[in-house]
Amino acid sequence: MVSGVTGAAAPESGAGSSSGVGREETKGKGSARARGSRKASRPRFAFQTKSENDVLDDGYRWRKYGQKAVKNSAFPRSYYRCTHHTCNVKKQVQRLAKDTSIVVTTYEGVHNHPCEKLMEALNPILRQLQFLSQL
DNA sequence: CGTTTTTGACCTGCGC
DNA sequence: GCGCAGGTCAAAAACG
Repeated sequence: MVSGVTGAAAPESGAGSSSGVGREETKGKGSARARGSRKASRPRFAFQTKSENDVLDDGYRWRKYGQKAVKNSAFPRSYYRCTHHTCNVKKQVQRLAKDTSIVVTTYEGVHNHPCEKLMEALNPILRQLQFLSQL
């Protein structure tokens, strides 16, 4: 485990670079996207972990649903989501340009299904999470 | 065969 | 009002 829980709630805004928006094929996407009726609070916590592996097994399964590059790091950021349908938890992993060995894992939301393994593993860290939750 | 991963495109929100 | 940035979804392909 990493002995260094650096929690940082960073609602970073701005920055970014070019976004290739070019259309080529006819797909016709964009329908009714229920995005805006979400009033439930969504806690956001960022943790810096020192690992060469992007995704660490927290005891849950994560499915990558996207990758975008950020100007802040010049490196692509990876977006992960919990494979549980009852779990609307999202994870965001970004590598530091200064230290590629350091990965910033940002968790969004809370798990809706029980997981003793994760509970025990994050028991000490969970305490920190709750502390940050009050902030 | 099932699941997962990867790339592209599109939409939404906010800023200026 | 328009532009920019970021975030998400979708389909296909690859791998177990």
